[in-house]
Amino acid sequence: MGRTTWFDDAGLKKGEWTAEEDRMLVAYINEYGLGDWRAMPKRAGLQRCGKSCRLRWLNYLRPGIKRSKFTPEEEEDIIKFHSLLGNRWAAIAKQMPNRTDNGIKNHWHSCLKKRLVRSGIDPMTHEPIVNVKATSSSTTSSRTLTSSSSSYSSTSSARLLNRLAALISSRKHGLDRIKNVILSEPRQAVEEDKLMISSKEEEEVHGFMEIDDNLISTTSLDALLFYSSTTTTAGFVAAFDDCSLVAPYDLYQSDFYHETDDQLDRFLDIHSLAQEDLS
DNA sequence: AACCTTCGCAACCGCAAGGAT
DNA sequence: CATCCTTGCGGTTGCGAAGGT
Repeated sequence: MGRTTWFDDAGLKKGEWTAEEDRMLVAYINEYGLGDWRAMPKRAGLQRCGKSCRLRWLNYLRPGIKRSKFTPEEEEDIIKFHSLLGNRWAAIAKQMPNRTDNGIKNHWHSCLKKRLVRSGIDPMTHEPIVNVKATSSSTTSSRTLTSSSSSYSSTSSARLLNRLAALISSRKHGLDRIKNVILSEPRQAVEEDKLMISSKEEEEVHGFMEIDDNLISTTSLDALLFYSSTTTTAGFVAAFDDCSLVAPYDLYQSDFYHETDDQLDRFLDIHSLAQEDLS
């Protein structure tokens, strides 16, 4: 299988790699090592762009890459890590030795995602696909939403939490201070009449959510630091006591986890802390 | 046997972060 | 400080193989 070979305007070859090209790339890297992907193809005698060489090396030629079928255990791991990390394929790949981000991503899209849907699991939230409106005694002001509507917010929330996590971790911000401000509390169902968020607060939250992802991940959660939910989704940041690792975890669960004013205050507090750190 | 659909996966593209200048 | 360049990531596409009708 493979893509049709063609040449772009700059005369660079695109499409399927030949065995000879593979051999040339491997021989060059074995002799001169990695680095400067832009210059590499010319030096290696390849009519390819650096990007193409890099991709070929990382996803196919690099030693130790496992291209066999995913085992049931690996599939379970992918699902587990996806529930923790979302579509961060590179981060997931780091947890799975010898598997590439591309391979994991392909397997997710072609197989695992569909399998979850068939099992009645929302592949974005990893929660049962349910229409919470139907089961909720909601009022018009409540923020209950169906699972399927959470995609964007879920990702954004995870990004925000990642950013906060990274800030805390990279600066070794005093964990005690964070804890004092945030005060973790057991997750519990929240009455719907506590769900109101003013439009100004919501704007602030969403504004901050634009900050880009900066992930530091781990697979186990030792200490709950921060629980937050925005209008449609929930998540929390957890950290080890030494602040060395911080993990985001998307917790969207239909109408179970919701924002309270108290939680929002804490959310904004850590927002301020993060801003202080930035400045 | 021919056609169609789905699957699996390599490879491409656009975008953004971060370093270099 | 601004701009450019390189690298890395995630989404998407293209295509042969496999399976179904």
